[in-house]
Amino acid sequence: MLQRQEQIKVGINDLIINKESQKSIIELKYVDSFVLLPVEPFNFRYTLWKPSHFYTGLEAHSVQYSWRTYKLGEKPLGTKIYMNNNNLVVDIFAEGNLDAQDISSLKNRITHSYGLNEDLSCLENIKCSHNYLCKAIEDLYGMHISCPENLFEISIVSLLLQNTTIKRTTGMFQNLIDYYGQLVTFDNICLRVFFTPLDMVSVDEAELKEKCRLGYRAKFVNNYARYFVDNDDNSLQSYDKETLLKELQTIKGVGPYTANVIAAHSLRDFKAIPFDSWNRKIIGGRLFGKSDLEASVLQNMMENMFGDYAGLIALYLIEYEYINNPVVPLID
DNA sequence: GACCAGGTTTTGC
DNA sequence: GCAAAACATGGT
Repeated sequence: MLQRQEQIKVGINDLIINKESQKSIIELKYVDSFVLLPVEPFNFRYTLWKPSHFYTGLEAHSVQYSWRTYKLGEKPLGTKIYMNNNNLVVDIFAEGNLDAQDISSLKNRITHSYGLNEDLSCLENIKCSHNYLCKAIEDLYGMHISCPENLFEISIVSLLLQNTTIKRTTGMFQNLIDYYGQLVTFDNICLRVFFTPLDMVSVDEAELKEKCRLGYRAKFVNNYARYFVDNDDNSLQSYDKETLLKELQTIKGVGPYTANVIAAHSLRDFKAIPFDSWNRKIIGGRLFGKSDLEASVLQNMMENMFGDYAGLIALYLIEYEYINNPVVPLID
């Protein structure tokens, strides 16, 4: 693990930063609010906060509130999100004023990130032969897929998950975002902001290895950055899902797993399951009592049982696994 | 030291 | 084409 300078905790969320970074914290000011109406059933808490998600420093959650940063073009933004009756309220924090188009793209991004327009009442019709699964669906009922990351960001997250431990994934992520991302503070919260493809396109591979400890992944970061500088999310929207996933796998470092992470999270495909050594154990173990089933075997079993909702069911099982022991607990 | 981690690319039949 | 090896790094 990289040795660090003196570290301090900032914000009521206790973000850990290097002391020398403190001077570069960007203060975001409240600029506006808007309200979105999620389709019912909508479980606010388990949609925006996932008990199984590893620490990023991009978001913080309490029982009532969720704070999150976004990169809108090159502008860093902060959001504070909470429920008011059936409305999802979004307070926006930024460096300066935002124009109508900024607000509109943020609305779209949040709506998409949390699937506010998706109807999950289909969960009631799932044939629940497994008692454990019934409990998972009941206790997490209305939980949507969450993916506030854009295509570049989710690809980077997935790259860092490949063939290593979560401990090291978290370490690599913190190193990367520490060197190449931003630090912001708003509403007494301090958070990190993702770097953009442009930030990474000319970063030296040796630097990524030596400073960020990325290992063999270092050479892939440039590939990802180059691709997403040339192809922003809007231009990729013209592809249908199958074509896009094939297209993304032409990027060196994006294989079937990463493509499936993108499908299941960013493209919000209820059927896709990004099988890895971790969730194979959980899904195989909980549903079939076998923790060492091959991904292809599990895929077939899940599709036979749950059809187009196989991925959604996988999500419920995975999050339920951590419900009483979350990787990153809620703050007070 | 060997082996494994929330995979992917390269190599060698 | 397909299986096996190689890939960086850190922990056990």
